[in-house]
Amino acid sequence: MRVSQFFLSTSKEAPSEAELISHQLMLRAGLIKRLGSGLYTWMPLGLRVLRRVEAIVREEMNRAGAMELLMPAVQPAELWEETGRWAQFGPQMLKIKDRHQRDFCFGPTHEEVITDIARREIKSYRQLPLNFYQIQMKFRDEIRPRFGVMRAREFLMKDAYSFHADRESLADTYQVMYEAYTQIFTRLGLKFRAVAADTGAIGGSVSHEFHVLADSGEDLIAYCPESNYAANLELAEALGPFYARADSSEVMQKVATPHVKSIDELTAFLKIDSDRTVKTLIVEGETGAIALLLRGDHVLNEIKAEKLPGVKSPLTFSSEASVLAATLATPGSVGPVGLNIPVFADRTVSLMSDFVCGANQDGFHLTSVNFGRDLPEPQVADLRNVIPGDVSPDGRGALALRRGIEVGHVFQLGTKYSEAMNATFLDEQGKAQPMEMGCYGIGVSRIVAAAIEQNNDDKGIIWPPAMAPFLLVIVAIGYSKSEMVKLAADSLYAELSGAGFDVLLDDRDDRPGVMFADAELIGIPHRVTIGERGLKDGLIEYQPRQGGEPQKATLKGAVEFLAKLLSD
RNA sequence: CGGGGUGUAGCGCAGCCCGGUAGCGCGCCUGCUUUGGGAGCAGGAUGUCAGGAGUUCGAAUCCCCUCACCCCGACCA
Repeated sequence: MRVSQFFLSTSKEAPSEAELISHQLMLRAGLIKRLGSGLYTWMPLGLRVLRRVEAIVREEMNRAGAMELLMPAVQPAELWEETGRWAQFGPQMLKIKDRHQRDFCFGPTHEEVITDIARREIKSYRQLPLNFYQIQMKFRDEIRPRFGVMRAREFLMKDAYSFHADRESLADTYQVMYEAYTQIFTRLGLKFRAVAADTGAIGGSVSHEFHVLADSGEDLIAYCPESNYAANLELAEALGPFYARADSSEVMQKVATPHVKSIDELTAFLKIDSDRTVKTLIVEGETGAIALLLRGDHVLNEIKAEKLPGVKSPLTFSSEASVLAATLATPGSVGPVGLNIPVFADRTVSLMSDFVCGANQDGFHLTSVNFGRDLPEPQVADLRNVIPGDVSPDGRGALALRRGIEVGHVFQLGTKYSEAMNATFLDEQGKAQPMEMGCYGIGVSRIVAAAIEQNNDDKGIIWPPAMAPFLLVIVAIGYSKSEMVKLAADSLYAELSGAGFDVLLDDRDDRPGVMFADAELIGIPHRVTIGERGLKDGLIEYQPRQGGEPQKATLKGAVEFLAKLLSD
């Protein structure tokens, strides 16, 4: 491709709307243009990148035995009503009506459609297992779209769905997909990590997320450097301490703590450490309020709390009025002593003694509180987020935390959808059985942003070669002024293009600095410069985008020299 | 949906407090010079000042309403 015939639209300054470096660079490099909130046009340069990611995903999915199909983006409401998700999915689903006032949605995911295909097409265990996938635009009406294509409302997703006669077959395919994903992200040149995950709204049992590691990521990953353990913070199990509870040494006392509301204020007022305190959170249960006890410096894990028996889903914190009704105190002075609502204590709390907590009387706290003596032994549960230094759930070291960008997610769904939609097959005994299902997603457009987040410098993007829009840029200095330059650049371009490499020839009459800056901003991995200065001695100059000194090469040997570099 | 902020030329911004009829940088167009790191000189084009309604002799500026977008919290690839 020649720059004179392509459409580059780079700029020195990024629009002020962009916060994240990848978003800024995508706009500055002219990869995308914003149309509305969470809606982006992929410009020619950006589309080349997107297509390269897509191609690798497609190759690996095919290699793993999945078959590509393409389902409609617009889906009838009836299907969603079968699984109950028409109502359950909520406002995140973009609902639309056709001219007959019939309800449709713009597909946020495709379990319903594929399960409909499966129940119509699959009759016998002999046809199983099957794995279908598509690469398609999804629409989710995000509460807050942000970070450009990282969290857009319309985004490109690869979604695969597998069908099985039994759980073993599902587990096999799940493993195959897990390995395919590992292969995809490795080929893309990304630093990533697979982590155990919560199954969330999609449902199912076993699940892993694939995260590109980046400090700007929205997710927290807990992992153990000494073992293979890695889990989303939502799921990571917080083990209790291994020591026994210490004997109490003091008598419980009520102390006046005027105007103290938060743990910070409490520790400052009493001059104690926050790990001596217990905070009491009141949430809505199915039959009234429920109290959750956490050590003062720990953070509630809402996913875990939601799974407690009797707790309402989604997790809802009680209003000030219902807290007052349940505890006789307002938030900030609530404590577990004397409460007659269900109490769940985090594992850590259950082993504390002589702790400080609210007195259920505004302006007062209790000190030297002990379970068994001052209040009944509570029900114990894992309620909190892990923190760095916690013991790894596999018992082999301490946990650390890192941020990640979720780019892939694999689930074992089980029979949730096949049962709801009556997708059955006949087994060897001629008996109808619901199909076991798996589903496997990759955020194709998000990968582009995540890759930039991980690979950039002050000059711009540094594409991993596998996803670069062009592998090599030829910067021709004085292309239209110098016959010598034109000849050399044209022939090098023709030969390398002919050999199948994606080469960009910068044949503009701009100053060298402009062309160099553009080449760097758009992140082309390899660059050669052709100018009269070097050609006089029969030389051209090669420079990698990252980590390498410029080096001279002869024009004669240039094709061979470059072809070797580009093939690596 | 709650909390905060911003809307002025394609992009980045000033002007607003203290009303007097719109400006800077980049980009764009023309010409000449320049050509190995975002050129120089000269000339030029581009604005319903987000929209609407008000106050006023006069509104980008003050008041009210609406809209859009961005940032912080609950969703997810």
